[in-house]
Amino acid sequence: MDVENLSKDLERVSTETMADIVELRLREFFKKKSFKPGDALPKEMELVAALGVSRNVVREALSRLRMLGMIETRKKRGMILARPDVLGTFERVLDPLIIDDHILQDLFELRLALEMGLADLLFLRKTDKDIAELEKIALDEKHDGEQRFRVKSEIAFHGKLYEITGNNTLKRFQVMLMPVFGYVTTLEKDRSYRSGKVTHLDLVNILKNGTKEDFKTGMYEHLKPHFDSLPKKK
Amino acid sequence: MDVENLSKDLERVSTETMADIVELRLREFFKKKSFKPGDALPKEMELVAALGVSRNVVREALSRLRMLGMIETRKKRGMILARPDVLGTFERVLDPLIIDDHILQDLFELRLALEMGLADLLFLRKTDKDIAELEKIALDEKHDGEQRFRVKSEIAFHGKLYEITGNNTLKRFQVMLMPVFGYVTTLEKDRSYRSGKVTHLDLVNILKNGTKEDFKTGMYEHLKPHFDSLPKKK
DNA sequence: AAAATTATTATGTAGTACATAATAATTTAA
DNA sequence: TTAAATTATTATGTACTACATAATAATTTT
Repeated sequence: MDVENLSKDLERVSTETMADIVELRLREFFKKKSFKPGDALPKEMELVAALGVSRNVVREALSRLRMLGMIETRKKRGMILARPDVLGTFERVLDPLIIDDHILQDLFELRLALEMGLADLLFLRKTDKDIAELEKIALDEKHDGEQRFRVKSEIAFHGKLYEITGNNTLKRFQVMLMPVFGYVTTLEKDRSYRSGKVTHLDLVNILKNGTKEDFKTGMYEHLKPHFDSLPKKK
Repeated sequence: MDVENLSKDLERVSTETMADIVELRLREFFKKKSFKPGDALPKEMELVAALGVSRNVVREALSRLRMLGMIETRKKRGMILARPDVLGTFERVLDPLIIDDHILQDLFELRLALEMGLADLLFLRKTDKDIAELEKIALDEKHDGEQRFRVKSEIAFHGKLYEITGNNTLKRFQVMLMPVFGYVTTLEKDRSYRSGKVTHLDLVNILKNGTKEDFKTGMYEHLKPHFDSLPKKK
């Protein structure tokens, strides 16, 4: 009798701790009662009584939810359901040093895709003022400086692009992905922040006078060194 | 003397709990010692002694890090540094019901941008087999069925697209964003999962015989109802 | 009735005790 | 002399008690 057959008959022993279970119960509870942000939640001791576990366990579960920003606690006032910051939790674990290389590569591609998909939002929301500011950034760039200056202007330019979309979440997301981008590009020194034939200034001009399609082609050319470095098969 | 001037001279009283501080200290500690995934970490009691706080506090901080997947604990073996699942934490808080509407709208746009940026990865990695499978999905769709069937085929088709990119993180990200997409679209009933002039089958054919530029144009037309619904100013 | 004081309440921190599971050390048996 | 069984050790998990602290509610005083 092999393992596969065995596991049909023998139910897997749960290795979850009580805190794990309580955390899950609380999540279900909040959903079931359809609490809304700002609503007061039961007191610790009430939860202790209802769940039949020690205060320690309840507190451990609560502290996790609090860390995700799902609840906030005030002394005396008790706990309230909060609006979690979706990107905040992401941010906390996004450290290139501890993330798996495959995931980093995936995130690198994700950012490229995002960059390419930006065009439609850009052409919907761009204003003359935006373009003027972007142009200033592009003009201020030094092309003969040190690596770190080029990196800086790269960040400034693309960051501004995201800003023009008026989508703050997108912008924050891009900022978060920046270290990943930097990390992956510097892994292969020869392609670090290299630009294609289309420069930032070219992109500004397309944004000013060209069409959306022109811009997409231009952006692809600008990012071409990165696209060329992508593996065809994964 | 107004508040702004006051806060220059009076340092803000920290409202952080000891657990907050310990959490931060531990993060710094891991980084400073440049622990790698799999490395053993100090025992609870050692941390208690070093930090000069109660075991409760240390455990609370540890439980948060464990929840983020940054550490794993085994009885007796102690704790080891783990590879956090970057998307996992995201997933835990991404509930359309508790996320702010503005953020939802932002995420909706993010997904649109991603969808548009997919083309380059698709044309890099698509195979005949992929296209055949995608075609099958498109052919199986029923256009006169109930809403929920149309939603289902919508998910199947776009999900497959992400799959073809060979980027699993991207795929997972898309799956996570799905509820958001569904939520936002159904907020305005009239545009719920409506397609533009270009159908899924059209997209398949472009992927088969057309150029990358054709595909981008096609995808934009396909998503046009959504793009049209976006506010010009934010 | 307003201000000051006191009581109450709920979370935050500390500490002790024991349970449990995984490993290490030791003893026993073949 | 190994291999197996037993026992000890170790580190995390759970429970419970006690008190600190801060915010609010209730009460008293002026």
